[in-house]
Parts: sequence; structure tokens; C-alpha cells
Amino acid sequence: MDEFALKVLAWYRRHGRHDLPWQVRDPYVRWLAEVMLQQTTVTAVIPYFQRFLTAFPSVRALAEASQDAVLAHWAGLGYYARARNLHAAARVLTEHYGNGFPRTAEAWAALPGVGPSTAAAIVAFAFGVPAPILDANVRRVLSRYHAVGGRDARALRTLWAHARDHTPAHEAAAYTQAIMDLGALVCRKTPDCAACPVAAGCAFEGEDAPVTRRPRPERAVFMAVIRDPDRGVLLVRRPSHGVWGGLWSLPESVEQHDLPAVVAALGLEGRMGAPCAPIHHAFTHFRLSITPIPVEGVSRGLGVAECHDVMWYKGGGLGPGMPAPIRRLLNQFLEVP
DNA sequence: ATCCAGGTAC
DNA sequence: GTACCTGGAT
Ligand code: SF4
Repeated sequence: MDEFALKVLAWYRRHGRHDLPWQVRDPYVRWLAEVMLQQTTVTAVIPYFQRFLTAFPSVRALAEASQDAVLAHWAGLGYYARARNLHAAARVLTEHYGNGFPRTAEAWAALPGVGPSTAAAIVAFAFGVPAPILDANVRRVLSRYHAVGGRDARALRTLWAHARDHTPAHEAAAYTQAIMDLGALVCRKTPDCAACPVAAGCAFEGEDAPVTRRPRPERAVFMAVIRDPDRGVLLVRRPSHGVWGGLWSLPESVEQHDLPAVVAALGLEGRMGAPCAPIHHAFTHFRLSITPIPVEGVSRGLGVAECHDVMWYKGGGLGPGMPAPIRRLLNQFLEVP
């Protein structure tokens, strides 16, 4: 076996993570966990993983669920295309694989929301297939160990080749977790090289390739908080593509003076209250300022009936799937009416 | 307020 | 290349 892999495996037995809740063989569990772990840290994932798995304990249960139920259990975790893709992929799996699963990384990667690293991690963990991964942790380790500069396509190809060369034919599951843990626990942004099992062969010179950060433009929206003593707060479903796709949110407009028309289009009449203090929310690619505007005295009996894209929410329970800042905002409004 | 952690789809 | 999220640390 590759010397590098031997050392990483030996380190992992003593210092790696062995009790994460998804460390089982079940392909469904590993798939769910790997998708949740995309762009998301372990501590953020754990509570969502457990709730989600309780609600949808099998591929079939997930496939038979509504998208609303799936999004409700994903709400707050972010990157909601993951939930929509997971749901769609569950339906593909039940249709094409029955109660079975793909056995190759290529077949997994053909499913929506499963890219090369996720696919490789799934087959390595569930079936012991020696498929290389290159997530952020592995990439950091290998780019330093082999002194691969740059973040361009050529550097990426080189790193994939190194990942493939290091991945052992046996113990692929343990090695995959081991190299991820090494990146997460030792070869962090500021590496702890004194604790690293492969320091002797490492070519790291102390400088990573620079990351380019784009400036984040500002956007602003106004959101109507339409309250009714009996029915709660009115929510509308967001379009299935774009930010917060498919989640429930508040009626909104880009211009404040357009908000009454948005409310009127829902068949409602009420007084526009004074705007509340804006909420600031940062996305990867822009910053959003949300100004809530309470709408009071909505006439009883008026308003569109609840339908596929409009609902009243009284609070309590899991509730509909809402973006994190909207959830926080509503918690305030529903606590202090 | 700003930085930081983290893959896939188009 | 650009779109897509959140919570925690500083
Ligand atoms: S020696 Fe340091 S830089 Fe090299 S792989 Fe280990 S932790 Fe990373």
C-alpha cells in the first residue's frame, strides 16, 4: 500500500473521527450525509441529519414524500437545490434500482446533486470501492503535500491524479474518512504540521494559492408581514429556481411603493404599517437587506384561498420550509404580536 | 462588520 | 465563470 495512505490510516485509527452519526454502511444514509455535508460543516449537519432520517428513513419514504415535506426538513441548512435534487434522485433510484443502489461512482454521479466527490465518498463508505475523492479537505492536504499551486483546471487535474494514486485498493472506506479527517483536524487553514503523520514527505512551503474574493453587491427588498389574528401570517411559495427556491417566504417587492400592489394581488386589503428596521443577510454572491412592513387589519373573509403557492402560518411545530432569516423574523412577529 | 467553513449545476 | 446558504468566530 502507498506509504502516504499507510501513515494516514495509522493516524486515523488513533486520532480520526469514528462516531459521526452517519458512519454506517447503509448507502442511503451515506448518500444523505454526503449531500448534507456539501458546503456545510459537520456540526451544522448533525441535527438536520437526525431529523431528516427520522422523517424519511428510506429511499422509498423520501421518494414518496412531497417536496414541501422534504424542504421543511431541510429548511435552515441552506443550498436548497440539494434538497430538491436529493428528492428527485430518490425517485430516480426507486424507479431504476428498486430497493437496490448503484455500485459505481459513475452511476451515483449521474444522479442529480451527486458530483464526483460525493459519488466517490458514497461508494467508498458503503461498498469499500477505492474511488478517489477531492473535497476541500483532501484538496488542501494534497495541494500542500505535493506543492500543487494554483486553483485552475490544470491544478485540479493534477490533484485528482494524486488523489487516485494515494487511494488504496483495500481499506478504501477507512482511508477516505482518514484523509478527510486529516484535512479537517490537522491540515486546516493554519496547519498543525507537528501533529501530521505525513509531515516528513510534505512539500508545503507555508503559502497556499491565493483565493480571489469577489465584491458582493447589495440588494434590497421589502417584505409584507400580513397578520391575521385567526389565520396567522401569510406566506407565499418562492419560485423553484433562484435564491431560496421552493421555500415559503413573505410577499416581497424590490420597491417599497410596489408592495401594496403585491398584497392586493393576493386579494387582501389592509393598512401598510411603518417599516421595521431592516434585516441584513449575507449570501455568497450578494448581500440582502430586508425591510419588513407589517400589514394590519386584513379584512376577514377576504383573500385568496390557500392554494399550492399561498398559505397562512400560525407558528408552532416544524412549520413550512422557510429561509433562515425569514424563520427568525417570523419567530419575532409570532412571539410578540 | 468581516471572515471563515464547505461541492454541484448551469 | 457564476449561482447557490448559513452559523460561528473574530
Ligand atoms: S505537514 Fe502540514 S501542510 Fe503538510 S500535509 Fe501535514 S499538516 Fe498539511
